[in-house]
Amino acid sequence: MVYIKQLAEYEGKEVTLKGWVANRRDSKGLVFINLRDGSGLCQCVADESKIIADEFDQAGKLSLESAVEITGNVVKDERQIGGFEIQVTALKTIHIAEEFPIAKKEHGIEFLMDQRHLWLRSQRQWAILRIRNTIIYSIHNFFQKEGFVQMDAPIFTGNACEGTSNLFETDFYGDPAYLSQSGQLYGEAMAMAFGKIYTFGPTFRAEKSKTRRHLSEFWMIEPEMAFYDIHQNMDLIEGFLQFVIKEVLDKCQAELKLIDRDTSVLETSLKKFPRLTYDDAVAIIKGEKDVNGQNSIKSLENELADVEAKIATTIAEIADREVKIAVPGMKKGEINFNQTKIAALKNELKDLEESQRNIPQWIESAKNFRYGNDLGGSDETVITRLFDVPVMVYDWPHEVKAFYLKRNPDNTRFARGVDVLAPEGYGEIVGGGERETDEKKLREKIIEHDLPMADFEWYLDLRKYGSVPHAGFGLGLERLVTWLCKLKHVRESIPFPRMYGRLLP
RNA sequence: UCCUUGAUAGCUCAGCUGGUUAGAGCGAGUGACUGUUAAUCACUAGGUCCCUGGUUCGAGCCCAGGUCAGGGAGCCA
Repeated sequence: MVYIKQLAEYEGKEVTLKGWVANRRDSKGLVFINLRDGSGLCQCVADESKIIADEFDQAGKLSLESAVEITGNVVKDERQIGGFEIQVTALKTIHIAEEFPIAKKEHGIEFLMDQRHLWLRSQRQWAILRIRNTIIYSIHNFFQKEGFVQMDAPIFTGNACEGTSNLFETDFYGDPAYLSQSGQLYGEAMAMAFGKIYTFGPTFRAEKSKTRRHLSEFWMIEPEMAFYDIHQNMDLIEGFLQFVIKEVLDKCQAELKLIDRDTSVLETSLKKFPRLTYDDAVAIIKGEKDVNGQNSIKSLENELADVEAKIATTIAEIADREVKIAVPGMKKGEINFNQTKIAALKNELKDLEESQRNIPQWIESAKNFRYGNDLGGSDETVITRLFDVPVMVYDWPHEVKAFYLKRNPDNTRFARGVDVLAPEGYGEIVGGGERETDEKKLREKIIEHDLPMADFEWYLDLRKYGSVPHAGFGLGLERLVTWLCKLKHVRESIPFPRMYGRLLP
C-alpha cells in the first residue's frame, strides 16, 4: 500500500491507494475522484473503456467520504493538487458513506463545532493540525537538544497552585482534588533534581471565558531551569520560539499555503525580540511613547476609520451586486457566483461591524489605563500591533503577579515576571519569570495571597535544601498554533476543543 | 458575572412599516450534458419561523421572561 504523499517515487508505476472520497464529478464515460488518504489529496480518473463495467458503476455511485481502494497508474500532471493523477485500473468499494453533513459550501461555526469529528477531515483543519504536530515535535526537539529532561507534573492536585483562576473540582477518594492549572511548582522541584526540565501536558482552567483565546483544557509546555535568571530566561524563550517558527517555516510550506498564511511576520520574528519593561509598555499603551513612528492610540483611531471606510465600500458592493443579479437575463452560473460573493461580503461585514463596536472600547481602555494594573487583552492587542516580532514585557508591579516571583533586587516594587506577546494582535503566548529563592519572603507572599500554608510546605522545602536562582516559563501550545496559523480563534488549534459551553463531540 | 449581536428548510441566509398560501442558493433525489476542479442545465421533495406568555381583527416581524450561540470585558497561556 502506498500513501499519496509518496506518489513522486512511483511515477509511471501502478500503485494501490486506500482512502476516502473528498470529491467526485461525473462525465460521460469518466468519473473523477478526489481521493484523500490522510497524507494528501490526489485526483483519480476512472475511464469507462479502461476498467471493468461493474467497477465503473461503483465509481459513479461513490458518495462523499465513501471509503475506497483504488489501483492505477501514476501520471505526472502539473494541473493537479500534489502534481500527480491516478489513472484507475481497478476499484474496490470499502464502504458507501451516508450523506455527509459538511458540504463544500460555507457553514456556521456552531454547526462545524457540532461536527468537529467530521470537520477534521476538511483540508484546512487537516493543514492546521499537521502544523500543530510539527510544532509539538520541534518543541521536543529543541529541549532535548538543549539537554532538558521531559518530566510530567501531576494532573490531580490538592492545592490551588496560584489561587487565581477557577479550578475544576473532582472527587479524589472522598477528598476534593483539582485538575492542574499549571505544573510549575512541580517543575521547580524537578529542576532541583535534574537541572533543566520541561513539562508538556494538559492544563485546566474553569474560567467562564468566551473569547477567541480561551480554552478550558489546553496543552502547556513549562520549562524550568536551575541557575537561570530572568535575562537568561528571556534568551531561552527567544531561542526556543525562533527554533519552532523556523521548523514550521521549513517543514510546513504546503500546509501554510493551504491555509493561506502570509508568512512575512513569521520571517521577521526570527530577528531579535524587543524587551520592554512594564513601564515602557504602559507608556506605549497610553500613547505617550511611539514605536517605529507609530502611536498606539492614533493607530487604533486610524484602524477604526479604515474599518468604517471598509464597511461603506462593502455595503456599496453588496448593493451593487444585488442590483446586478436582479436584472433578468443573467446566466445562472453568474448569478450563483454573485450570490456566494454577496454571502461572503455579508460575513465580512459582520466582522467589520464587530470591530467597529470593539475598537472604541479598546481606545477608551488604553487611554484610561491605570499604572499598576495588569495588561488586559485589548492592551496586549494595542502593543503587539505596533511590532512585527514578538515582544517581551518584564518587571511587573509585584501586586499583579503570582506569589512565587522574585523581586527585582534594584527596585523591589517590580516582580521579575516576563510575558511574551505575539504580534498581529495575538497577545500573550508565554508567561514566566525568575522565582523567589528566599523561604521567608515566600511565606510572606503566601499569607498575603491568603493561600493555605500547609499545602505549600513541600514547595517551601525547595528553599531549605540548596536554594538556587531559577527561572522558567509556560507556553500555551494552542495560542502558539493559533498565532503561527493566524487563526481567528483557538478552537481550531486543537482536535477537540473543550471550552465554556462545549463538551461534545 | 457584565456589555453587545443573533436564532426562519439538512446547510448558509433573505423575508420591507404587523396583512392572504414563508422564499433563494447550496445539499439530497431524478434526468440531460461535458477532461471535470465548489462543474453546468431542467425538474422534484423538503418548514413546530428557538421556547413560554402577552399586545392585536391579524405576529416570523412588536413587548416581557427564558434557553442556546457568536463577539468583547474581567481572568488568563
